[in-house]
Amino acid sequence: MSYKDRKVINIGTVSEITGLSIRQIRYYEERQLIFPERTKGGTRKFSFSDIEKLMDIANHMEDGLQTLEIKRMENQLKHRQLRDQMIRGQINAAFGMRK
Amino acid sequence: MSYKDRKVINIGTVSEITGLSIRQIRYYEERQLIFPERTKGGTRKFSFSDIEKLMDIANHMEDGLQTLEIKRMENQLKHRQLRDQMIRGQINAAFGMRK
DNA sequence: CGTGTAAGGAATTCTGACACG
DNA sequence: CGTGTAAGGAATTCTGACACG
Repeated sequence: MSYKDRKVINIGTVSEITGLSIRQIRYYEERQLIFPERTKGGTRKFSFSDIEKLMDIANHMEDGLQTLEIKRMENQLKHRQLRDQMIRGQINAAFGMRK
Repeated sequence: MSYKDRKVINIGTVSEITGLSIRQIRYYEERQLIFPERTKGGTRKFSFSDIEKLMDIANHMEDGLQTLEIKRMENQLKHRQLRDQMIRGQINAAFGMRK
C-alpha cells in the first residue's frame, strides 16, 4: 500500500538502522518472524514495516524470549483482534440499525 | 523526517520502480537534479521522494526539456513559493490580529 | 545533450558450515 | 537456541571512457 510496506531496502541498510547484525536479521527470517522479498538475483528486500517489526523483536529478545515465543505472542494478538472484530460484527448485525 | 525522505533505496531498485535506466539516474544526479546519499562504500541511497522526483523528471524529459531547463523550472517554482509566503507574512503582520 | 555499453574493480549479499554455549 | 565467523561465489554498484547523435 504505502511507502511503509514497500520492500525496497537492502539488508545492510536494515542492519544499520536497527542496530542488529546481518546474521541476526537472516536468522529471524529463518524463524519466520519476518518475510522479506527477493530480487531475481536473490538479495533480500525489506520494508519500513519489517524494520519496525525487527525493533520489536529485538526488544523481546532482550527480555529473554525465544523466537518461537515471540511468534506465539504475535499469533495470539492476531487471534484476539480477529475475535473482537467478529464480536463487534455480531453486535452490529443484531442491534446496529443506524446507517 | 518520515519514511518518504529516508535515503535507503539502492539504484537498482530505483531503476525498477521508475522504469529509468541506471545510467539515466546517475546522469540526473550528475546534473544536480537529485541528491542521493552514499554509504561508506560509495553506493548510492535514494528516498521515495527521490523516486517521485525522478518520475517528474522523466515526464519533463519526454516533453523534450533539457536537464538544465528542468532545474530552472524547479528554482522558479521554489522562488515563487517563497515570495508568496513572504507576502502572506507581511499581510499577517499588518492586519492579522487574530490569535 | 542524453544515453548505451564494455572494462575493471570494489562493495554487498548469499548459502552452508563449523564453533560456542 | 542464538549468533559470530571464515569460505567461496554470485549479484550489485562504481567510475571513467568511448560511441552516437
